[in-house]
Formats: sequence, C-alpha cells, structure tokens
Amino acid sequence: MNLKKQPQLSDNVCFAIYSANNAIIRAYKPLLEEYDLTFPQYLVMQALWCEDGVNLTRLSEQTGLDLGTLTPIVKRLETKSLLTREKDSQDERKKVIKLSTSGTSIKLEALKLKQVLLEKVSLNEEALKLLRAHCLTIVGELNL
Amino acid sequence: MNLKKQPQLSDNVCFAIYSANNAIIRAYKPLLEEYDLTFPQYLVMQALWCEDGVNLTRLSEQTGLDLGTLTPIVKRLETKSLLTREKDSQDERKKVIKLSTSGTSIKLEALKLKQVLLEKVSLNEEALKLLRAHCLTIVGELNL
DNA sequence: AACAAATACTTTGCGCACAAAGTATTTTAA
DNA sequence: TTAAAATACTTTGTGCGCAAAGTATTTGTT
Repeated sequence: MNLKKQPQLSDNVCFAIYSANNAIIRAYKPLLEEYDLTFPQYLVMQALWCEDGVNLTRLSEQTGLDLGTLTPIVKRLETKSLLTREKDSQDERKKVIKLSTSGTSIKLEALKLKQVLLEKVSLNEEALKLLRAHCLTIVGELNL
Repeated sequence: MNLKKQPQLSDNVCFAIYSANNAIIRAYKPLLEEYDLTFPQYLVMQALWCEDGVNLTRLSEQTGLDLGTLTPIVKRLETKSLLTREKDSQDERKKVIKLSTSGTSIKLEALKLKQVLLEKVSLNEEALKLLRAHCLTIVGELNL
C-alpha cells in the first residue's frame, strides 16, 4: 500500500524558502510604501539603525549583499535624503554612510512594521526563533 | 545585569529567510551551470517534471510566480529547447507547456543537485522538514 | 621613490519579480 | 446576437542581485 502522493515542488526546502522570501517581500510592499522604501532598502536602513557611520564594505558584511548591489540601493536612499555618502578623509577609497535626521527619525515607526507583518503569521515565538536559527545556519554553511 | 547585546539585522526572521534564499541561489549557480539553468528556471523545470503539459496559469499556481515573471522564464527555456509552448486548441488564450525530449532527459540528473546542495548543510532531516513546513505556513498565511 | 598588488567602490549586462497596462480570446448577459 | 466582463497571456518599467570589468586610492615591495 504505497500511499505516497505525487512529488510536489513544495516538497523542497529550497523552494519553500524561496516562496517564503517572495511572500514576505510582497507582504512588506504595501506597508513600506508609506516610507517610500523597498524591502532591500528597508534592510539597509535597519543595518544603519543598528550601526551608523559605516562604509559600504561594512554594510556589505552586515547585509550579505555585494557592493554592486549595495551601491545603487544606497544611492537611492541618498536621493530620498535618508542618508549621506561622503568620502572617508582618512582613506578616500571608502564611502562613509551616515543616517540623516529624517533617516533616523523614521526608525521607531518603521521598525514597528516587523510586528505588523509577523502578526499575520500563526507561528509562535519558539517556531520563529528556530526558523531564524536554521536559516542562519544555512547561510553560514553555504557561504563557506 | 542587562547582557543583551546590540540589536542585529540577523535578529530578524525575515532577514534570515532573505539571506538564506540569496545563499541558496548563489550556491546553486555553479551546480546549475552544467545544465545552463538559473535557479528560477530550475524550479519551473521541477514543476514540469511533477506535472507536464500544463498552461502558464497552472504553472503560476504551482510556483507562486506571477505570469509576468513566468512568461520570459518559459520563453528562455523554450529557446534552450527544453520545452515547447503551443496554443491550446480548445482555448486559444491558453499556452500549453510541454517538456521536450531533452527537457525530460535531464530530470534524473538535475534532481540530484538537490542532494548535492543539502549535503553542504548540517541540518538534519527533522530540522529541514520543520523549516520547510514553517516556510510554507508563512507563504500560506501571507498570501491570504 | 617607484611600481606592483591589494582594497574600495562603480558600472554594465543579464535575469528575475512584480505592478500596471495592453492584446487576444472566451464567457456572460442584456 | 451583440456588447460587456472575465480570462489568459504579453509587454513595459523599476529595482534588485550578482558576475565581470573598470576606476581610484592605498599599501607593500623592492
């Protein structure tokens, strides 16, 4: 009695993560519209709210994005006057990214969006904690 | 004694999933090069290996991608002669996607890549199962 | 001091991912 | 039996995400 059902795309962990990521970005979109931010831009802002006045390479380490991705994102945030990009006087190769007043001022409000989104998900604290840890394990081990 | 360390970007479940997704796509890239496939193209092929001869809308349901994303992906797979796109004679609005001989022939080999990738990750069967389930819960609940 | 190597960032090209607008076909209803 | 609405797909525009190539500055070596 082989009751195995047809194999499905959703049997895949990788597909599940991929789909969850797309779903999260879609769900954040209407919430972030109020701040005129995309999801990756929101992540960069969060990185800066954690540690301000860093150069692009540091931001790259924090976000896991490469410089070719970050440069245009940070430029767009500069256009929106949420941050400034100026050369490091000590080392002119480096660009120091600093939050502007308005970049800092939206921090508390914008961080609340995380709760708004998570409220839509029935997973409990423990499950989310585990999910986060397992994802970071994958990141760490695949980036070796 | 408040020993809480600085808040980090990686405290976020959403960031963890986002990073895991990027890491998975990066890790698959060299493996998929042999088949001249990108990760999303690989997912579409997997969907077809599960259920062949479907129209774009069905493929959209299976992959969670919208038609505007799928059309160009499927066209590229057609260019690579991995599948055909022909109008449904019953309903000429629909395009029926069918695997070609070569599209079918790489199935067994290409599906092995999943194991190759997962071997790099230390998570056990149980953890992966839970991770997958939790991600699908998020997808289901955010797409309401 | 001079030149090679390393580092930090930018630019270009390609393929997603999606919203919005457009085209074609079918269904529904007046 | 048409006109309106719905459905299926395509196209266009924007913003990632990354590889590869390019520029500028600094460091290391002779």
